[in-house]
Amino acid sequence: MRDVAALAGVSLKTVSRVVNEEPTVAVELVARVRLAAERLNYQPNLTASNLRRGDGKSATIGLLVQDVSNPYSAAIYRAVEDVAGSVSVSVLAGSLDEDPDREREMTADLIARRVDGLIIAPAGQDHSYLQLEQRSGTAVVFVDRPPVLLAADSVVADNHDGTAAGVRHLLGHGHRRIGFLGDLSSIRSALERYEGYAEALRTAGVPPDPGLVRHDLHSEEMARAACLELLTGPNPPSALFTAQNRITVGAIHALRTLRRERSTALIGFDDFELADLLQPAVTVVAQDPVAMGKLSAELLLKRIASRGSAPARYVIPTRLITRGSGEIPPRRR
Amino acid sequence: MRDVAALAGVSLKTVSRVVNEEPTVAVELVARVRLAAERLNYQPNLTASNLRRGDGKSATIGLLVQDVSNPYSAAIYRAVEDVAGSVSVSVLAGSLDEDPDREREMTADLIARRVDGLIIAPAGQDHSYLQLEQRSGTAVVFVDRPPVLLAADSVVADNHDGTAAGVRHLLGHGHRRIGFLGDLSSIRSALERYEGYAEALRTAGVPPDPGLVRHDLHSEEMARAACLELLTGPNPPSALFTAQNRITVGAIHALRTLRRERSTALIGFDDFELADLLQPAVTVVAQDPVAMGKLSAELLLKRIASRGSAPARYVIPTRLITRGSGEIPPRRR
DNA sequence: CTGAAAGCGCTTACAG
DNA sequence: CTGAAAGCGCTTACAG
Repeated sequence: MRDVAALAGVSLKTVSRVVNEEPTVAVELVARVRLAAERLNYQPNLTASNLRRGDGKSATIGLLVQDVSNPYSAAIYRAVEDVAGSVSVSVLAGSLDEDPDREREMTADLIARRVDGLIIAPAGQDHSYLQLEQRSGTAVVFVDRPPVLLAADSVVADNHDGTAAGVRHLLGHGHRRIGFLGDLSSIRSALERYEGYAEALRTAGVPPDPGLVRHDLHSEEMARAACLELLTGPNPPSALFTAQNRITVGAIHALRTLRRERSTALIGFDDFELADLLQPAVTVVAQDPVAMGKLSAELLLKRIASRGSAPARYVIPTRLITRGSGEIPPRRR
Repeated sequence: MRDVAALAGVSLKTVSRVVNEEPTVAVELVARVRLAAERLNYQPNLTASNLRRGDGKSATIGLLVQDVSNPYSAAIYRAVEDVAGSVSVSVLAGSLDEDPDREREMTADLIARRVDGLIIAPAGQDHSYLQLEQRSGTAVVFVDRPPVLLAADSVVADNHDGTAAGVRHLLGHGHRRIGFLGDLSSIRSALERYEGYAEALRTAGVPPDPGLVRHDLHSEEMARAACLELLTGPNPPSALFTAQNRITVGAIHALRTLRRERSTALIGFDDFELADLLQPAVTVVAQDPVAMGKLSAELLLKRIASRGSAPARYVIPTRLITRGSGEIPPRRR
C-alpha cells in the first residue's frame, strides 16, 4: 500500500480510501491510485485491515464437524458455506472424529485465528471451556448435538420423536420383537434415539427385551457383526431399527449375508444416497442436515451482528420415508 | 498482551517470548507471565503475529473444490485437511459449482486473506490470472483438472487409460455396441474419458458410432433421460460406459425403469458408496481421491516451504473393480 | 476532499 | 536473560 501511495503520489490514507471505495475521493486521484495499484499488482491485506478495524471482525467463522468427508457432516458444511458466503464470510473447517481433545485443540486454534464465531458439532462432554470465549465476544452455536455445561444456541434433530415414529411404524406393521442397534452411548443423540425406541415400545405395551438391544456400534463393521450375532441367536427380532447411517449399511450387509433382507423389516435413522435403489429399498427416518446447517449459520451470523438474546434450542423435525424395507411384515409362526 | 505484561510486571517482549515458548526466559518470569495470562484469559492473536513475522506465512491454505458436499470433493478435502493439520496448517475451503466466476472471486478472497497456498479443482478455462499470485509467492497446486494457460503442479486421475481399460473390459466380454454417457465437454477430464473410450474401440477395430454417444450430461436426471432415450431407440447398445458418478446413478435408474439392469452391461467411472450392495453390484473404474488430495497437499506444503523446482504433473492410476454389472454378456441375436 | 500521526497486537533487530 | 524502539499493513481520529 505504501508503494502504491508513493507511485501515485498520494498519501497512504488516500490509497486506503480508494481500496475501501469510500466516495469522498476526487475521481482523478482514484484513477491514479487504481493505475498504480494495477502496476504494482497490489493486493489488499484483509488480515492487516481486520487487525486495525474497530470491530475486530475477521469475516471468518469456524466449523467443527465429525468428518468433512461424511455425507451428513458435508451437507451441514455446504449449507453453512452458502449462508456465510452470501455475506462474504469464509469458513475454516475441521474434522473431530469423535475426539474431545481434537475439539479443544481445534477450537483453540480457531480462536487464535480470531474467527468471529464457531459452529460446533461437538465430540466432547464438557463445553464450559467455551464460556470465556463467549464472554470475550466469540459467538458459538452447536449443531447436531447440544452443548454440555454451557449455555449456547443449538440446532438438533428430533432424535427422540423421530425414532419413536419409526418404531411405531414397525409396531403398526405387526412387529413385536424389534431390535435396536445404536451408536456410542456417550453421544447424546444416540441416547435420545434409544429413548425414543424404548418409549415407543412402552406406549404400545410391548415389554422391553435387553437381548434385542446393542449399543456402542461406531463403525459399519461393528454394526454388521452385532447384527449378524443378533439375528443368528435364539429368538431373533423380526424387525430392526438402526440408529445411524453406517449402522444401517452394516445391518444391510448382515441381512444380505443371511439372505434375510426380504424377511426382516428394517428402518434406519438418517437418509442416505441410493437407499431407494437397494432391494428392498430402505425405509428411513430422515434428518434434514441442510436445514440444520442453514439455521445454525443464520443463528451464528445474527449473534455475531448483535449478541444479547438468550440462547435458544431449535429442534428440527425428522421425516419418515417409506420405501419398502420398513413395511415387511413379521413372519407367521 | 500488553495487559499481561503490565500485570506480570515484565516487558511486552518477555510475554511474547513466553507465549512462543522461547527457552531463554527465567523460570520465575515464565511462571509470573503464565499466571497473568491465565487471569486475564489472554488469547494470543495469530493474525497479528503473522503480520509481523518475517516470512509473512499465515499457516492457512485455501482449497477450492466443486462442492464440499459431493463425496468425491469431500474425500479430497479430508485428505488435504489431514496433511495440513499434521503441520498445524488450517484449511479455508469453498465450493465452485462449475462456475468460473466463483473460482475467480473465491481465489481473490483467499489471496486477500493471505493464504500461503491454494489447491484448486478448477471450474474455469483460463488460469493465467494466477500467474501474478504465483510470482508474489503464493503456491498453487491443481487437483482433478490441470491448469490452463498457467504452469503449476497438478494431480489428476488417469482419465484416458482408466476409461480405456473399462471399455476394453466390456469389449473382452463380447460387447461391440457400447454406449458412452459423458459429462460437460467443457471439462477437460470429461474429454479425456471420451478419448479413452474412443481409443479403446479403435484399437479393437470397432467402428465408432456417434449414435451411441451422449455428452454434456451434468446431472443425474439428465443422465437418466439420455440413457432412457438411448436404450429405447433403434439398435440400442448392449453395454454402457458412464463417465462419472452421478451419470452412473442416473443410468441405473433408467435401466431399472426398463428392467434391463440384468441384461445391459454397465461400467461407471468413479467408485461410489453402496455400489457393492446394488443388484447387480456395479463394476467401476475407481479413482483414488484420498491419494489425490494427500499428494496435492504434500506438493503444496513443499512448494510453500521452498519454491523453485519446475511444476510437475502427477497422474494417479485408476483401478477397475469388477462387481457384476460390467461382466454381463451381450444377448445373442 | 486530503493527509500526518498514532495505534491494532504482535515480532524483529538491537542494546544492555 | 531482559527490554526499549521500530515496524508489519492497515485504519482511526484528527486537523486542515
